[in-house]
Amino acid sequence: MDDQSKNAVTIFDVAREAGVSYGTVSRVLNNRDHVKPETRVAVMQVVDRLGFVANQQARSLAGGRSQVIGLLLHGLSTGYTDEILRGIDAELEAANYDLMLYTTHRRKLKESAYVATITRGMADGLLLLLPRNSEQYLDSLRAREFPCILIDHQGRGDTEHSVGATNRQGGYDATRYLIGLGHRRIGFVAGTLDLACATDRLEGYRQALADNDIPFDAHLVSPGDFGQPSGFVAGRALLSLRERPTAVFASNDVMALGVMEAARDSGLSIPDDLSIIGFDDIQQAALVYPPLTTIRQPLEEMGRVATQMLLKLIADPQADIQPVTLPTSLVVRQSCRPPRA
Amino acid sequence: MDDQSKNAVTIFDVAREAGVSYGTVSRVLNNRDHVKPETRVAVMQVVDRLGFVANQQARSLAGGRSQVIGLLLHGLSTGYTDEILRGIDAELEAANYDLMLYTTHRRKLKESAYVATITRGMADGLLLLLPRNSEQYLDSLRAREFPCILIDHQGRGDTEHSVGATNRQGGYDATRYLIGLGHRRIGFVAGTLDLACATDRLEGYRQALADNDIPFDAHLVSPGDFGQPSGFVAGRALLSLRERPTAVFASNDVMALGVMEAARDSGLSIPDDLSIIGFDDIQQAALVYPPLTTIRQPLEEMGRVATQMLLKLIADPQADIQPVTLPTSLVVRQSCRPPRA
DNA sequence: ACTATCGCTGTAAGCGATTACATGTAATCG
DNA sequence: CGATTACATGTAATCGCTTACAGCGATAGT
Repeated sequence: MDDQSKNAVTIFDVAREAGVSYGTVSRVLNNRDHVKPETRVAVMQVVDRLGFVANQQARSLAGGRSQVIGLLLHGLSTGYTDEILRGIDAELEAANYDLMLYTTHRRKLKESAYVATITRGMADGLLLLLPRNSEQYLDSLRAREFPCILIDHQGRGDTEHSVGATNRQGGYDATRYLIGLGHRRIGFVAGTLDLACATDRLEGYRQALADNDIPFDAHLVSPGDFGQPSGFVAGRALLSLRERPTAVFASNDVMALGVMEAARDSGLSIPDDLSIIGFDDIQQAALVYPPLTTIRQPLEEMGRVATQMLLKLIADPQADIQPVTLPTSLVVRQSCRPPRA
Repeated sequence: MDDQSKNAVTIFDVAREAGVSYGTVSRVLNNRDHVKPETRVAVMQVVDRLGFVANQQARSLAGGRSQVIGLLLHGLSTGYTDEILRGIDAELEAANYDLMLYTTHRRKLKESAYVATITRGMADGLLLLLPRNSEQYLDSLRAREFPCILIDHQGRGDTEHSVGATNRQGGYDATRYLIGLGHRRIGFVAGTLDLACATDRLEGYRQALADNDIPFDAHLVSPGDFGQPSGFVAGRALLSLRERPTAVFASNDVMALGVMEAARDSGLSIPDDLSIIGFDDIQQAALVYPPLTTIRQPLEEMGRVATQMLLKLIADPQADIQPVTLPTSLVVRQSCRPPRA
């Protein structure tokens, strides 16, 4: 630390070297008015020459921006996260912002603690990916008007700043597609049901069945948690049913992969013996064998849009930001086919 | 809980409430000596009651730790990065550290700027993933004894704090394996050759050829940049050679995927018409069709180990940290087979 | 010509913590 | 039992920056 402070160039050094006061340097650095053009140039030259870089900590402590936004998420365990992250990263890059990654590893307690830390100056804004139990801190965040955007989480209130996708419609489309192929016994692997996106997909599934006069059978719905192992377990359960489904709709691709594994395990061939459709369209979906038919969510775009919204909100806290819902779409690959006669 | 909506709770508030001075509160918070046990308890109770959370900015400005480490990398575009990230994340979680993500998007200029920002208090330490042109700032980093670890980058100096893998041996093993299957015309798709890991793999390839009396043919080496498109292009080039190779060794899995695509494009079936082996063993490798035979790098472990080293270095800058090289291993799947007679 | 105005720059007061140092009290010793 | 010491706590000084406010020539208004 001693060593560092010795080498560190501060605005005072710049000021001395440029023959102006530190206040002026600060004004130049922040593009404020009331600085003579030639002074500005002179200061900038010294800044370059000395290789001065502002200390962000000090800057934000003193009331400025931290140029950092936080991303709060459960973990990095799925391709799902990675793609959204790419979108966020791309957008941040353009805005010259940096990213702080907070992984909660599903510990509720940590979420609150993080939110506290973040709002204590660590970041100018916050992106919340798939937050659960958000009630605890969401109100406090809103109360202090801390800029934040929810990704993929339709809360109850519609006053939320959020970006999501048409989960219900996507669930409907997936089921519809399978029905269109001739399937009537369609298994469903649910996601974490305290997440709105998960229940929406389930609802879409039920609606599609209803619209096509197929009775809903609770045995065909197997629980899952969006992780691959849970997909495997659910797939196994579904496949050991007396009256086995001819198709399975998994609430996300990762679980669909688990179902495929279970099918292979039972010696069933896909799509001949069992059709499988997923949700998300993560990169891996196109690469597995057979390539997975799925409902595409524009994940990267969701990341981008959310970031744009957040940046706008940071710039102007009063900005009128409307919730965004991006469309999902059916991506037909090779994991589905009409059931055997 | 921490519903102090507007006005954040500071150590002064805690001090007043607990009837002690702010200095004492600070001592309690930092687990310093010279605090009466009962005072400590009393302060902690107030901390909990008020939901006090320290402002990290202020803390690190004043000379404490920021509890943040930075990760500098090119981008998030490959599964490769994601896995290392998982390892880092896991280890950081345990140490109660947070992660700042810096993506340079391959702009050399940005790397230096980032390094400057980071060392200006933003983080306690730095993880450098596959740094190129690191010469510019590496010296300055070392000079100011800023804790940092290089991942997957054997620099020239062996005084580096780094963790890598046996790239040369891995390249050798991959080639050896193909030769063992009977291949003699083996294409090689190179990675970014200003990276040590890329040249090491190439060297391993050449050595294996030499050891088996197979003359090196420069036409069989095609350039690449570790990205999938470059793999596709390289694959195409290799496959359009008059005397086409019967096997291709790609410097990483992502490019191997590109080669597979090129093969499919030319109507070649894998592994019947062309054997392909990759490097890394990213998750997707096991999922593509046919499953990709590859050289496994323990990516997640590399992330873990690097993080452990960094944390140790932060705790004790004088700590004697030895460079670590983790072993690669051959993972046989189904993308290779003896050449057709 | 004398003030009112404006543009530019310097100065001081924090932001919320850490830490060196000063101070007061209780425990220890010859 | 007075002097020494150890421990507990309070206070001042900082860290590097932003920003409100003061100052001060120069231009403008009447």
